[in-house]
Amino acid sequence: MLSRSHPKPSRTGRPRSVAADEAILEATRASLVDLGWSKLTMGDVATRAGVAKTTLYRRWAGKNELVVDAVAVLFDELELPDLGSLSADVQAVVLQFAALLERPETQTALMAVVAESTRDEALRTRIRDSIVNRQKHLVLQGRQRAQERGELPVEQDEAKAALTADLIFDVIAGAVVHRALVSAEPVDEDWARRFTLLLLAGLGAAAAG
Amino acid sequence: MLSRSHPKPSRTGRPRSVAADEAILEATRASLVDLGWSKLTMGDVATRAGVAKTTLYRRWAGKNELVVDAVAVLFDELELPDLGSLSADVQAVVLQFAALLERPETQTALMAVVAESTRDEALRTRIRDSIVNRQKHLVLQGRQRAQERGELPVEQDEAKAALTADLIFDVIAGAVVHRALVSAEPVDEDWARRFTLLLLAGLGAAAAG
DNA sequence: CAGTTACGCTACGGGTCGTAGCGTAAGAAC
DNA sequence: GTTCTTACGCTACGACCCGTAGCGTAACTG
Repeated sequence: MLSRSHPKPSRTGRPRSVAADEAILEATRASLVDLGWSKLTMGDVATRAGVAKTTLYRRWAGKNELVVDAVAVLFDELELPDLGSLSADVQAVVLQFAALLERPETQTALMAVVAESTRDEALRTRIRDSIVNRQKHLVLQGRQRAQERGELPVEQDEAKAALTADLIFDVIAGAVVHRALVSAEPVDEDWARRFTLLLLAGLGAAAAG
Repeated sequence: MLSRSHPKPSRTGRPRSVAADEAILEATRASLVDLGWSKLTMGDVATRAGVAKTTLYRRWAGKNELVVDAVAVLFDELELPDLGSLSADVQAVVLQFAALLERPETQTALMAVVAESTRDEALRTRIRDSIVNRQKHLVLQGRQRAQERGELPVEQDEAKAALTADLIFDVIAGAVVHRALVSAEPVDEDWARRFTLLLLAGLGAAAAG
């Protein structure tokens, strides 16, 4: 699930403490809540986790990678409910995602690691694998369900369908993040309803055009 | 235009060097390009600008505020062209915004300062005033033009119209930023066209519903 | 048992932070 | 001009964090 730094399946020697692993990630989230991204230090995390600072560096290259892993697990909560209609499903996912973005550890970490990733290809890949693709999967899943329900047509052109899915994903995730973190206004049910209405109306019309 | 730290219009004493002001902001942008947000230091900026480090601290509280001001002026370039149709106008603005996000100094700085702003109310206000509201104005301006052209109805309910404008703004800005910085894929003409189609179709249908 | 790897701990050089102190520079008021 | 006031450059400083090296110990394998 989590990539970590190549644990290199060596059959000999003292094994890495999995308990320490979870303690470190938990401590990282706690430190994010208390101090925020910029004031979080490796030393503080180590102290909170009850491990030596060197142990952190044996597993993670630095703050960036550590925080990505610590936050990534929170995105496991995201699930696509089956509420019977595409509209209801989208709205529910939007609210789930918004709830995630309300948590202080997610707020302060998400934008920061993405900012770092603009100058670090490996970090970008890591974020994509452990966070972004997990969200994108929800979009693909939602489309499939909608197609099974007959709410969306089964597209012929595979390439075009993938482009549309990418577009939808950027619109949903982008809009929610921007609303929550840039505009800093609540993503409540009313907003989610209006957004979903806009999106699905556009999706239907765009598919026809 | 730029707020800066209260220049307190004192009529006496040596005036602050406006040349130094511009040199510092220019040096900040250069440092962002060369080093990126995380490795940018106040000392480096001071050296590049040819001023003492203390001079920076006399005008800006820290790195956050400095970078916001340095990047804010880049957003002055954004203009709403009058291309004759709402669709063409939206598409053009999207491409302009995308071009801004391709610049390395904007990429690395924008997400970082927003991340910081989640824990700093004053910084959030500064960003809103110098960057976000400047973008939002384009949305309001575009709506007005479209209404004058008869492409959009003049809404009665003022409050509802404001909510819709906010929604549109978050969708446009959010989608472009997400595409450019999270998905890290190009915002080219094709993408802008498909996005605009989706948005305007949704806008029309949502207004009807 | 020996071999191998992880751990905790300490200590270190190097870098950045933000500030204090001082002498000097540049305008304003008289 | 002289005096007043504020900005500037420069130096130096304690505080903090970084990332690593070195060492003795712990845990697990064969």
